Amino acid sequence: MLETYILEQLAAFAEYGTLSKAAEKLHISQPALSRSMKKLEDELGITLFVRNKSKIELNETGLVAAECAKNLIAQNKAMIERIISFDRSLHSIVLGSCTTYPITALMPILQQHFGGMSITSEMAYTETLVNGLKDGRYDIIVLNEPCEDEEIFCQRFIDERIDLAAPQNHPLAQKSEVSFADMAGENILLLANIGFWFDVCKDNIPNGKYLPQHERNAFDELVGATDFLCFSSDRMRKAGYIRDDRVIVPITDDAAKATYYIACLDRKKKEYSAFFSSVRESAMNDL
Amino acid sequence: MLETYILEQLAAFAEYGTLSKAAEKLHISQPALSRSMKKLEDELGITLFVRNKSKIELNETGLVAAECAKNLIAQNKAMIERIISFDRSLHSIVLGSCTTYPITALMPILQQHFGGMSITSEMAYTETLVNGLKDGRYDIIVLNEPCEDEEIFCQRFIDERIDLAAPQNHPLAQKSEVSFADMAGENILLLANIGFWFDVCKDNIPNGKYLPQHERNAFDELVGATDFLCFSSDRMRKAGYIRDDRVIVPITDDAAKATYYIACLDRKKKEYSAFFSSVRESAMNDL
DNA sequence: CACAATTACGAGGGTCGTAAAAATG
DNA sequence: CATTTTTACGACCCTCGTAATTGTG
Repeated sequence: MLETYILEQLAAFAEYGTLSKAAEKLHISQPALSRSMKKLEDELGITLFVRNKSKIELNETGLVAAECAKNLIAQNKAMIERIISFDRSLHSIVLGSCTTYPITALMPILQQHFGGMSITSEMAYTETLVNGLKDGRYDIIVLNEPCEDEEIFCQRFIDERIDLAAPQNHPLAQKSEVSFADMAGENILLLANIGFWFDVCKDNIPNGKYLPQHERNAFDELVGATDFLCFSSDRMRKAGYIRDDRVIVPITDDAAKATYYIACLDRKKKEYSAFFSSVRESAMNDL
Repeated sequence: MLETYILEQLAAFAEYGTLSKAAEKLHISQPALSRSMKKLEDELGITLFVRNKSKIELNETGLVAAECAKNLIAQNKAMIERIISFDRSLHSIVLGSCTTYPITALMPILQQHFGGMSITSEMAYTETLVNGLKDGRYDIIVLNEPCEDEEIFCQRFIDERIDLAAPQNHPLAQKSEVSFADMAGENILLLANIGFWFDVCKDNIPNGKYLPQHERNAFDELVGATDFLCFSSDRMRKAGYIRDDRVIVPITDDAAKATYYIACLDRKKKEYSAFFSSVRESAMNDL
């Protein structure tokens, strides 16, 4: 069995061509490397180099050996990577969601159940979420559509609805209800990173002129300072996010209503059963 | 990067369950192994074991790490195997042949061209020979049929013909020529290990009763002592293998005639070009 | 009390670096 | 004469073994 350090040295020599350069890159002295290579040949009982008095090169077998060595080094690194990332996955929960609200709703519950672990959240589309769940990239995901995959355990979570938040003096503010079609061509303020909701808007409002804001503060300022349309989620209002300067007008389209589903890998169902109970309970309270 | 010796130690512990047993198998002391495992955890910055006061076990990550370690050890061994066998292949010529005569004919020529190398020969069927040539298991092969594969350089070598060698008092000894069909049901002495010729006999002589002999001496004795049929090759007679107590009767079937083809990998054609020249020359002389 | 793991300490092997020599272009 | 490799020698790191300690079934 060959030790890893000697494989690294061989690979370095193969890469840099001379013992001196390779030794420099390896942060060892040249004689040390010279000896190592000799030792390697001894251990294999094979000649790997052609030695002229002031030049040393890999022979045919040496080239093969160097290839093998590089290979094994790469796999050694991959192994370490795999072990560490596996360990990290044991000590962290990654939540993937199709939009923001479920994240804010679930975070406290996650904290409560997995206090010792690091909890991360990410937003993505259904396909990415589902694949990520199978890959182990996500532990729990929230979709805006049910998932039938048999590897995946999926249960209904909560609903969210978005309404129009129109400026007081905007014509649409007078109406008792509106449709996306009514907003055609309007300037629309949006928070960036609202996941699938952005697509809902783009798909349903013809020629909408979107002004996505990456910062909450900027968005809030602009809502106050302009007469541009924006949206308000029933969930966010229930959570206390209310503005007096805007008129809430219900949107009639079905696309303005979403139902969220929370899912995990079926084989990890038991691991998360207590958490799922809390989620159900919390959803009941928030009806 | 993890050194190989420590991976071996981890794998041994995973296999034997306790430090003591693993240490014994590794021929090191238990404290040494204990320290190594701690060092491994330090290097990875990860806990791999659950330590009760008088018991140590792999945790979940540790199990993964042990799997990885076994993997890498296997690959390390495979690497060494590959390097050594590659080196051996550089210092040896392996001749594969469909039958014996080409081997005896080519050996002296191989010796002459590759004096320093170890030269080995084997018998096999066409498919094995061709695949082996591609695999690197054989360097040169002799087939009893041409090969069209484009990776393979193939040239006609020599012909061989087998005749009936009938005992003086056998009815077939009176004939000027015979066919395989005439030998139906007869007892037939054969040398074992004559490659495809055995199949030629079995395929063409209905109900032949074969008495394959694994030793040349035993075969020769039986040829002298019995009235069983046997065969004689024109090549072998030319090489001086002649018996007065047998009558040579030509066999009319085409199957009794073979043409040999000698082949190497097309990309190694140049390496063997001098050898191939000698082979051609020798074949001309032996016509 | 046998067995398992850890801690402590000292020994030895092996790799390393420095210095010097030899060879090449 | 700069560059490269090899040899020689001594130092240090690191793994190892022995012995002792603690804890468990």
